[in-house]
Amino acid sequence: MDTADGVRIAAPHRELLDQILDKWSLSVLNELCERPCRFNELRRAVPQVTQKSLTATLRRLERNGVIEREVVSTRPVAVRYRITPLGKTLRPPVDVLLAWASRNMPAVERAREVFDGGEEAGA
Amino acid sequence: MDTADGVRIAAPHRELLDQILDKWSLSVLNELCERPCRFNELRRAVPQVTQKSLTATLRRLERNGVIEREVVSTRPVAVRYRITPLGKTLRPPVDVLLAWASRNMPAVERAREVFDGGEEAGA
DNA sequence: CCGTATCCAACTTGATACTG
DNA sequence: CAGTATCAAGTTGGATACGG
Repeated sequence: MDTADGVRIAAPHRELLDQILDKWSLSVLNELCERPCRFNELRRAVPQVTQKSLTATLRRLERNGVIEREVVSTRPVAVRYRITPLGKTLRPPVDVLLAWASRNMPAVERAREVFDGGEEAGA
Repeated sequence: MDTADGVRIAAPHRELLDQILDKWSLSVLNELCERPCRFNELRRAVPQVTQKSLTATLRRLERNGVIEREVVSTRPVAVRYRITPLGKTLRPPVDVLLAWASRNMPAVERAREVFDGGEEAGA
């Protein structure tokens, strides 16, 4: 009774969080919360992501039901991605987490310096 | 102003979350929130983790200041890991996230079935 | 424009063995 | 008990080229 789902971290929950909080998902979700986007708009919005990784990220998010993919059969094809209602419910938890990271980053960085400093003394 | 830290997901924040929410960290943190643990106690508590991965996880968490490592120089050596005050502050955000996962897992699973079903139709 | 396919390098992971 | 070292194997990620 220490976490929301009981004593253990259920594996499916961890897997889900992995798929939704992975390297590019937060940025993509963040963009799509603002407005629906085309594929290349997302590429521009997240310049470091490659085509391949962006495609993989979008598929994963779509599969988990947090974004939607709409194909507009023009010439050439247009594809519009948008956040789903389920995806929107993700925002408060994520914001809480980012707020934690933001607030505690200085403490974490101090801890890292201490740790790294202590290591080099031992070497 | 859409997330706690502004328009973009700052890379250092993502990196930090990666280190703290990774494959084994949640389970380890969960155990250490209950009580301080020895190395092998943790192994038993998280049976799937290998020695190597557990060591890596513990070092990473220690470096980020969320757990502490205390060496009790007996024979043979004993090592006690415990959560730090900083580590404790991690629990509410994590619980919010796990609560989200718990609540929305059914919706996610439905979405996956739809997605996977739609794929096989196209093949 | 929106992808998929392929190749390849890099990082991660597990299994196993060994040390203080 | 609490690790470190080593090696094999699987997975990820980028670069590039091509297809609908």
